[in-house]
Amino acid sequence: MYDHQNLEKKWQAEWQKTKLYKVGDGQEKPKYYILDMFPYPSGEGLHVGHPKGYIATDIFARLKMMQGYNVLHPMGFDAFGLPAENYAIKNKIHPRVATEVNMANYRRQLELLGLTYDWERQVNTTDPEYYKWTQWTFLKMFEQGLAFESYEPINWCPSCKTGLANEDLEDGKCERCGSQVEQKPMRQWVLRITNYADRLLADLEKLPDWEEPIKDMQRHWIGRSEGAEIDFSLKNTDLSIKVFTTRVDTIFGCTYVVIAPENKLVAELKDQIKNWSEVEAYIEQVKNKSNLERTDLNKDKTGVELVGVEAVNPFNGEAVKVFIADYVLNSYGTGAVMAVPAHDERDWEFAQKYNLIIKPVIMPKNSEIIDKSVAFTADGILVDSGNFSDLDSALARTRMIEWLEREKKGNRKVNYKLQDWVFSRQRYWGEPIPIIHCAKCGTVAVPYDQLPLTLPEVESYEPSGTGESPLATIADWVNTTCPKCGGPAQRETNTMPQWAGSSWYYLRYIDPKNNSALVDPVKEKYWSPVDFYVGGAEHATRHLIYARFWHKFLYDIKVVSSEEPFAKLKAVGLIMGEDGRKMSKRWGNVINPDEVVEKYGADSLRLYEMFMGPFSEAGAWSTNGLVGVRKFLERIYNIALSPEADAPVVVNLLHKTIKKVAEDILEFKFNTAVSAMMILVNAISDAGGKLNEANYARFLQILAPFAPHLSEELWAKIGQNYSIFQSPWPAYDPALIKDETITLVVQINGKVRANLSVPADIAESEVLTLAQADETIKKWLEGKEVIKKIFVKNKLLNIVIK
RNA sequence: GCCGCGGUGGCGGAAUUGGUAGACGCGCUGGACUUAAAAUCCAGUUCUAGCGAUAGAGUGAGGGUUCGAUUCCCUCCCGCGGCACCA
Repeated sequence: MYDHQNLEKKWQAEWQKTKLYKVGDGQEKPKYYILDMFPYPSGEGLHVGHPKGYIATDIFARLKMMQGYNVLHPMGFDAFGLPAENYAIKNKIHPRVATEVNMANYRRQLELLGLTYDWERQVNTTDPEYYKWTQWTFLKMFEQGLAFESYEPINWCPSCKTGLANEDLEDGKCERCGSQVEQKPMRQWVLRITNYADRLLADLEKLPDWEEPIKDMQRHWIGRSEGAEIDFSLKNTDLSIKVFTTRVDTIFGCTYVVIAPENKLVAELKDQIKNWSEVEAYIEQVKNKSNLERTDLNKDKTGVELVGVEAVNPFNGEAVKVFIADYVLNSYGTGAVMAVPAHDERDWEFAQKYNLIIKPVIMPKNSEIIDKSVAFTADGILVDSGNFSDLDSALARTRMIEWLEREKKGNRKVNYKLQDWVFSRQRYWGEPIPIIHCAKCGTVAVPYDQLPLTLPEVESYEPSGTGESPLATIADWVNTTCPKCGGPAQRETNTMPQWAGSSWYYLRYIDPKNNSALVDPVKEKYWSPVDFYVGGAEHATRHLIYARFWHKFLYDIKVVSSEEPFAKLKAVGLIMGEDGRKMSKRWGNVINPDEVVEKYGADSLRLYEMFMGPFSEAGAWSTNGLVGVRKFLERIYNIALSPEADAPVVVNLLHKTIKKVAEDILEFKFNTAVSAMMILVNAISDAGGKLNEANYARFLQILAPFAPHLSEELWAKIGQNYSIFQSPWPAYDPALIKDETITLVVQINGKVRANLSVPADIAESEVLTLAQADETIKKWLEGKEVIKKIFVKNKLLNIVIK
């Protein structure tokens, strides 16, 4: 009887005892580094959806092991972050304690599934020996001016009481708690990720093995736009408005200029503005709008003219009106735009509402009819544009930028939607930022030999809400001496965001216990880059951008030898609840892997999750489906050994299956690999449910990556005294795969009318003879004229008749 | 609105350098075994007509290319994911 409980326990203990999954840094074998996105260990534990990706990489890793690779397939925990801290506040438990309990539980759950992890390489982002190197990298960035203090308004979550990066928002709300985010000016640490924008974009081309949709999402997130910055001088002042545009070619159609209400320029122009009270009221009204209200595309555009202010178009010297309006964003470009209502939808809408002049200066290239009720936004031929008239848009842009640069009235400019990374959080449970503030010396780095700068114990983790972290209340930690001048100084009390530790963890698995370097260069060279990275698509524009940035910085300072951290990337599809909804406590549809493993076994769970459907697609859990897979394993358990040679049909299918299973695993097509093994087992049953020992062993070897426990058990039962995973992947015999007879289809006018069982590689003339002898075909050909015959070798014969 | 992915039986899905649509699994129907049930085994299962051989229809909709289209092209519809006043 297939007793999965004892059998799985037994082999897990055995693997642990023999250290089967211990990974050496030996160079005698080719290496393969396959990585899962490490989890945040929450108090709830794993549900069956979490390990889907881990099971897939585990199967892949086991195949690679059997194919002779030195495989690194590690696991660790991303354990800093808000949930642990919020839990700590509620239950008065130190986040470290809660985190340790959760990590132990996660590890227990993962071990139940029989995964190949070498736990001696586990990393934990909250371990001071780990975050020492997170802090170290931060200081290196600080030295190079890539980490700096900024006072620009940032996203502020009033409920989590901390500043957030753009990447932490969803629909203008806090990704963690769903609160409406406010704009709040405050001191913060920022990483200049925009310095790397061009490389982050361009190097996507060097990643052919990333899924294209993920690269697309990154391209849009980086959002590169080429254009120009242009100075519009202001009449009667020595001030000017700098605008950014990608359509200089439309500038002769500029009939007003708009600046964002928050733009500093507005205050500077106060003396010129004749309707100041109205302007002030508008600014106040905008401030009170939530981000969501402001960005609602359906709302009417609003704005106020700055009466008394006039801007001069540098191309034609024309003076135009100036507005403030909240459809212009202060955070992008220069926070000001030239409005060309004839050729921009947003300007068109605004101009319609406020009755402003709409002046067309671009005509369609091929006399198509223009729809006069909307803006014409395509490229075309310039008209009424002075010396630039009659030029084509693209050429005009080049010429006009040249003119601007010559006249010193503007310049070529590239802008990005990507914004610098707001890197400080006013919270407790994160890496302390290793900076000291000295009244005399300014911001000073904590000396490298004082790293790690550890998190101090604290009475209350409650965020103060004043924009200060809870660390600010610990006087004897905050007050220190300046490393530069020795005078009294204060420590930085902000901590790093959750994304910091996960930006480089894959490097630490290579050398997890090194306390003199982030990673040993020799080991780094051996293992890097990660050959294959598997995880959720929700990280496309967060973790995966941050990690690529962090890695490129480490490359620049020669800590790593590759420009990109992850050579190949695949997204895992979600497992939904049985009701088709996302698994969550809220819907009561969570399936706990512990229970599934107990009742059906880890091998059934593994096999079922792979059989559910295509790996990258979402699908609903089905306990019925799981039971089907369990039955399949039982049938395997009951296959008997036979002293006789196996039937040719079975041998042929076995070799085909060996070939297909390896190919499918490498392409992450697990569902069809499982299906192929089912077809084989059906054939074995039809042939009497017996296999010759040599073939039985081969079958166990291809099953082993999917169902390691059962395979190991049956492998031992046939007297093997070493692990099945130390055996080489079986070779298939190409001669045995070849079919001797095949089914060939005869079509009449493209419709199948008969099947012929014929020898492989049969010639057309012979097929024709056979077809003409077939009763059904005869009937169809009767009294008809044959126009054409199409013959596809070993596939079909199509007879076209009239 | 823009970008990306997808739409195939009752359900999950398989099959694309264009060549038997529905593999495999679930479910369902009938049968064997059993006092009975469960489990297991056997047979069937896209729809329509027919006892059957067989015929017709059929991969979101409509057109096109082709001897032949789930696969390629055009125009739509629907679902999911991402971005969203980025000038």
